[in-house]
Amino acid sequence: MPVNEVIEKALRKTVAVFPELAVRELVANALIHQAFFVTGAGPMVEIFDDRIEITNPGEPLVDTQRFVDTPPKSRNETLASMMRRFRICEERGSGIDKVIAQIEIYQLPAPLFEVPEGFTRVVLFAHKPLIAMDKAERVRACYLHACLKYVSREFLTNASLRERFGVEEKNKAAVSRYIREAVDAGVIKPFDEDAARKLMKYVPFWA
DNA sequence: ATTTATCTCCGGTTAGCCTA
DNA sequence: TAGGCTAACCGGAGATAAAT
Repeated sequence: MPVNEVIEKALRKTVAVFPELAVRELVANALIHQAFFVTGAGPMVEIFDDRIEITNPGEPLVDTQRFVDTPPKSRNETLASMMRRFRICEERGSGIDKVIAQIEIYQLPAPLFEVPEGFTRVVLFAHKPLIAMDKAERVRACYLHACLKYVSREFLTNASLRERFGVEEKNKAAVSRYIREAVDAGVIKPFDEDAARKLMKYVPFWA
């Protein structure tokens, strides 16, 4: 084996585990939406090798399930507009869907929105093969995918979800089951309730 | 030529088998 | 036992053929 090949193998390769835009956007969000005057810490970013957790004081003003489609109610509008002006974060309302879009492009697991007592937390996960995801993770990914599609006037379909998860067309039967899981979980529903099962289109449960 | 009937293709779903 | 794969099934849409 040539020497440089040995060296190459010995060197650690740096790969972008987390899309930068997504992290930046989420941190900016945490700053903007933090509730001041809450005892304890300010916004906090914890980095693990398989995930990043971004936590800020203050519970969210909108339901976490509606993060994608609801325009944000900013706690600190002055700070928000300043950060927008400095291009630190996106324009109003386009933040979270950009994050989801990035995550889908990189085929990362769906982010998790948590509301620990008095806080808001977003967990961003490093890449994980579809096979390693459990049912809850798949359902979450389905749901957010449907939300993302919905806000861009599109729909979740078997094909779109295949693309999202990076599965080949021959495995569309599996994807049908993932859709089924999400429907059973009540997070998405068929766009046309009484459509036959052809060219099925799905939307988030609240649409 | 326009309408109507039939065919074929295709995306999607379900069921069942098989393997790790 | 869950997930990958295949086969069978379903029904809509466009294409083609037939009828007026």
